[in-house]
Amino acid sequence: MNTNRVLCVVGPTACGKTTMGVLLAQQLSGEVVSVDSMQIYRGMTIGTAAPTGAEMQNIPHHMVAVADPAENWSVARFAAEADNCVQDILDRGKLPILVGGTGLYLDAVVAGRTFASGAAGGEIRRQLQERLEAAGAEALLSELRQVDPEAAGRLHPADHKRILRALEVYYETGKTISQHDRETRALPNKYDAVYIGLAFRERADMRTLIDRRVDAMVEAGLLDEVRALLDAGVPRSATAFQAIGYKELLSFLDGECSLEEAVEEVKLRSRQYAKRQLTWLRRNPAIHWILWEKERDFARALQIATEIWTASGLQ
RNA sequence: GCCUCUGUAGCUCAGUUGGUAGAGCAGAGGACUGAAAAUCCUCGUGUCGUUGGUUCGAUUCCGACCGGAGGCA
Repeated sequence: MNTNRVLCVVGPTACGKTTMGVLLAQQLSGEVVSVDSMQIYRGMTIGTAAPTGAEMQNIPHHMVAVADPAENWSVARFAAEADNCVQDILDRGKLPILVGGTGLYLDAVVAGRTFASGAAGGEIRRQLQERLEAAGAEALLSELRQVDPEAAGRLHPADHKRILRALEVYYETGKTISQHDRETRALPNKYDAVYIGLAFRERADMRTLIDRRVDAMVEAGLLDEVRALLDAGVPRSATAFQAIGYKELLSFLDGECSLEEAVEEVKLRSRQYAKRQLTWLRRNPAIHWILWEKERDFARALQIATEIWTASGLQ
């Protein structure tokens, strides 16, 4: 038996990854590892469409509701902790099924990627942030050009986040981010992965489902979830409040717009997010896509996915 | 019925002192290695409401007509 194998279920939001993950876990004696940057936070079940107890069908799920929403996580921390889960599942002879919509996180886990040090809230980052505000991005970009012309050439002057990060890596480690990336890219993936991609053939159908789901979230009490986070003292600047559905309803609670406008904004942001997810996934040629026609047919998809897994020879 | 304003990209609107027009949003595509549900980049030809007239030339000026908004009756 291959002891490094994982099965990944990917796709844009609202395409049925959660359901598919459970079905595959039942079929293949697996356990689910959620790979989602927002489902990690506690108290955000409705808005992140995190699996509920009933949806889990007694299949163990990992990396869901493991973080305090007032805390700000990162790819590095996620990848490290998710990797522990994957290892543990493999050690117990079960199949890890990585189910998730956060492309960067999924790739990091599969690759076993390590990240250069540095963190939000760190001293160097804080200083760079101040200098960015005082001197402007061009100043920092030309500074980066001195030490890492490769990264400086690749980054757009408006991409403040990445300019900051590139300089941070250099000052933290003495090594450029270009060098770090080159080295980590050269390493083979940690796990042998089979990818199942779920998506709608027609984008209009995806939109219909997204709209329907957002309405359902509001009916299910998304507004109460947002209020509960506020009552628990989660700062508005928390990463958790960057989640789609939460930041828009926060605007409504702050009286900046009507509930109807906020809900429309959630739908809009959701489909734009789905588009970005597709862009990320499209560059992975290893994904076996299963395309939905109008409605999602899980019985058929399960059969196809199981065949793909069997044909991979990794079990 | 009369008067005024208005009709330009899917939407909201600029604009052309007459030489066939451009922003924001939406949408599409792309990037992405410690904020990633984040962040960033690229892409704008459309009978300029319809129809006559003036003009070398009209989306722009004039008339009529058809929508829309407001006012007076």
